[in-house]
Amino acid sequence: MAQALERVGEWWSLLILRECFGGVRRFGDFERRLGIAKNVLSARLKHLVEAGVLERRASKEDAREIEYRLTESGKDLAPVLIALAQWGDRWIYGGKAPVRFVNRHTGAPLADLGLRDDNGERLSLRDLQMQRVGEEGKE
Amino acid sequence: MAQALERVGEWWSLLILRECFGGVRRFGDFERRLGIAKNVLSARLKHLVEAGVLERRASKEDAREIEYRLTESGKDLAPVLIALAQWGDRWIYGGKAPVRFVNRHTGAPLADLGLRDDNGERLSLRDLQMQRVGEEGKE
DNA sequence: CGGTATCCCTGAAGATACTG
DNA sequence: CAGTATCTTCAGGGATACCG
Repeated sequence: MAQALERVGEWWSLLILRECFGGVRRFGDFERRLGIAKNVLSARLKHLVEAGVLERRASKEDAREIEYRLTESGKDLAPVLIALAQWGDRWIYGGKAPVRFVNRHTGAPLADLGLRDDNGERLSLRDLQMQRVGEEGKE
Repeated sequence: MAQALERVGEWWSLLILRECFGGVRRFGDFERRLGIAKNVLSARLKHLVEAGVLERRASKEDAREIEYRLTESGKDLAPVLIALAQWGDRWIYGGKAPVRFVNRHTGAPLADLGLRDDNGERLSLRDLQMQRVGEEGKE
């Protein structure tokens, strides 16, 4: 977990990723939407590319256009960002979420990301046992 | 989401919370387990208490002992931390996770936190529509 | 448009010494 | 044991100017 944070944990990095999930791909668009300084954006993008969550390449339509796209591991961060967003909705915005996620086909809202075991049953924290590998379990 | 990060996003804060989920409650235990400087630990704990995710109080067994415990909103961060841990397991450790979570009663491993809609169906990113409130949707 | 280069500022973090 | 106080270092960030 610490390693994961090392790679994507900085504040701007997460906001950049959020924009990526929103479909933003170009330098100037990140810049305008986030109101971030160019040098900072440049550094964060580099960092994210090195971390393997973004990919930098020329656009297929226009080779002069450069775009940043989520890699597979980047896309796989969706549950993290959404879990964070849902937490913020519950505990900061008191349920009045500034962003909503829905199933684009059915319109059904996204369910709260909760803990479940392999059988799909929801688990509470009390049911959960954490084991460091090579150690016996603790609560 | 940015607001959520503002409250709990710093590196040490997340590691402290991880220890809390592991059952650690006392200053000295955080200090030893994390190898963190006292002043830094002190500052981060204060921050977390102010953010409302930890609570500082005297122990019930021994009133001289001070303990830090997860509040309800703190406990509710579990899905965020676990989603992050699972991502790290997949993309950094290549499936060889240094930590495992299991159902303490049945031993069943924790399922991957994935996106589901209200019906419990798993959603892919493609199925997901993100809407800023007051805006029309984007991918 | 998509960056670099430069300068400055701030806050997080580390080391260490001290305290009730 | 659970901190506070002080000092230093460093990375992240902001502003601005410049470049191919």
